[in-house]
Amino acid sequence: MSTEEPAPTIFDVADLASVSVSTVSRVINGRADVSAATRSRVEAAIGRLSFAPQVTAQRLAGRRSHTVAMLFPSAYAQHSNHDLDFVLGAAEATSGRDYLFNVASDPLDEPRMRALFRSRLVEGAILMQITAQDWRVELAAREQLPCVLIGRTDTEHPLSWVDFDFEGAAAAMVDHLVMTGHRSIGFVGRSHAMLDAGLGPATRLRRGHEQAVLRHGLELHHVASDLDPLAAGQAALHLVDSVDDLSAVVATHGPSALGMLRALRSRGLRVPEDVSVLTVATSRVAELSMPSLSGTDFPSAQLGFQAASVLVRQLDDRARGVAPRTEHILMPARLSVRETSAPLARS
Amino acid sequence: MSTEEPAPTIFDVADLASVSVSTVSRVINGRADVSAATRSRVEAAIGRLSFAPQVTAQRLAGRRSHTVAMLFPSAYAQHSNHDLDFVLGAAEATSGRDYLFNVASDPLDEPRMRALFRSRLVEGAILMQITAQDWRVELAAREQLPCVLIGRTDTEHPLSWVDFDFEGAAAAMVDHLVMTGHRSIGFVGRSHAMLDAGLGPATRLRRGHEQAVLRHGLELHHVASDLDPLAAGQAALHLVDSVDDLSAVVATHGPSALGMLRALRSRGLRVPEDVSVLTVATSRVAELSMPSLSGTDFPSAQLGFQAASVLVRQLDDRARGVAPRTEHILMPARLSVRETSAPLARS
DNA sequence: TTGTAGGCGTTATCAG
DNA sequence: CTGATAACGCCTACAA
Repeated sequence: MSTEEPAPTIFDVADLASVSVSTVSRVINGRADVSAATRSRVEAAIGRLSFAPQVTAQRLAGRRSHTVAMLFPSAYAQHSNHDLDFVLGAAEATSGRDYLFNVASDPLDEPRMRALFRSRLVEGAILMQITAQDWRVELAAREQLPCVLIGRTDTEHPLSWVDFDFEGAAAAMVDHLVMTGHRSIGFVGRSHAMLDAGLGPATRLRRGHEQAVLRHGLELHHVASDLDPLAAGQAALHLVDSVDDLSAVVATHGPSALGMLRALRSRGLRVPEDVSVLTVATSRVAELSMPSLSGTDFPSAQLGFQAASVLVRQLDDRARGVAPRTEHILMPARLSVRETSAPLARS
Repeated sequence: MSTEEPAPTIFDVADLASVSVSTVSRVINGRADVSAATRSRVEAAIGRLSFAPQVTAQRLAGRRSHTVAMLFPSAYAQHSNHDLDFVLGAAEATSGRDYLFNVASDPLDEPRMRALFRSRLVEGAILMQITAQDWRVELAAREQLPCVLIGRTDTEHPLSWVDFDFEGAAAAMVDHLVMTGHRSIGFVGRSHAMLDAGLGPATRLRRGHEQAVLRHGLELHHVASDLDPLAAGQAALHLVDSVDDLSAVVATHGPSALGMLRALRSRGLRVPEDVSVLTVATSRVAELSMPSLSGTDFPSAQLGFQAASVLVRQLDDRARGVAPRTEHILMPARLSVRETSAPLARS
């Protein structure tokens, strides 16, 4: 209907500047072997036509798609409240680095994942929700698909990963509690389902907690719960009921901890006067809470940022012919004492 | 170094199946004019080679990039806590529809935005944080760039948008309060900066509140604050101090409301016994709060979902030659009574 | 129903 | 330093 003038091509620019397309191409790609005079002439032409090289063609000719994806487990969106920040962190890392960042929440299976790379839809991917045994990781390792994991497997592989030091986080919380006089500490770990699935956070938080408690010569009081706030609240109450003199509860997830606050309060227990609550949580959630949550901060945006950075670096390396080295980044746990914890006043 | 066998092309498939490439192409694209026999032969070949058509080449030949982008204002990530859901909602809508969804948080200016489309990096885009006068919208309208807005401008244009009924939301909260006996209601609106910038939510919430209050013949008590919880808390206290018999405060943003709860409580005021608090908030934030927040739910994921759906529909239409019609979707406000509001007990 | 040939817009190679 | 020209891998008239 409308005039729909076709977008100018590199030929139009070449014509206007009275040079060949190869010269234009050189200018576009900032090559050095162009005389200053022609370069500025070409640039002028580009400007006048407001020409922009068609990315699709560049990619085809360059045999690179310049696209990375975050493969987002579709079912994941619901129960986890912090993980959206992964996305923004990753987007920020790719932004400006000349990579297209796309998030795919489609369900994934082996053929689909393979096709993703074979079709060159993506050059590299960020994998999340890694389990101890993970077919995606095995596939990526076997077929040399450039992937970076947020999380780890139990298996050996050459893939890079970034992860949060969950053991350290759990230990830090116990240490802090012990240092402030607590001796009877409960732990609401992640559900059996998650443990069985081999989800790293689940197992490593549990292990970290366990080891810390034993190291301090304390008794282990631990119960599993899924991430639902209500369930977590029930779990906390269960601990309160079954453990003598319980003075602190450790949680592994912000919303769960909030559920506990609610449950404890409904039982007439004050936090932190009667019970301290520590948890892993994004600072965002921790600070929104009232009282604000003590514990270790989960740096989700940074994890996404780092993962994307590693991935991009890797792809750049590979493109330049240098062998990409695998990187392992373990983000350290930092304790933040806010309002839900207090030293135990020995009576 | 390694063997790096080149990925099979459509030619390899054609050879293996003893047909021509066009036939393979037809099969790939599900055309009807292929005999069942050849089709299955081709499919077998595709399977054996585990061939996947190279998207980049398809796009070049098809003159479509099949990519949509969410142009995410970079500075935006911080202050707003709910808007990440936009992304997932949009991703879900594009997923499975054969569009690549990419989120770009790079700073945007006119040449860059123009280049985005001219280079065919993206076929369509979702724009957020729309202001009353928005250069992006004008540019898109002028140059016929397929964009869908989350939000609205004051200006006329043919672009589609999806938005939340902020006026309705504000009115619903006032109505509810009035119906439950409240007569002296305070309103903590968005900051002057946001109002001056012409941000839709800021102005429309204010207007909706104002009209509702006047409609009920009440006095208007309103104060502006930016979205920082502390500032919002101060604003709420200011209202408490300056308005006689204030029994309810209306906020426009989850975290702000949480800041108010905190401030009110520090002043010894109980919520909702002494003061009711209503706010616009994502249900996620509202329910995490303790007490949970009454008010209207902000459906951010749905907004993203709808925006992406409209955009994709539009692009599909355009590709099929039918004139894309512009759509306007106004998501209605729904009131959720939770724990921060209570009927006013007349003493 | 199938095959042939030209084109999509760039980049890269290799002469000049 | 610059210019032809062949890829890149697929799609789509048009012909057979």
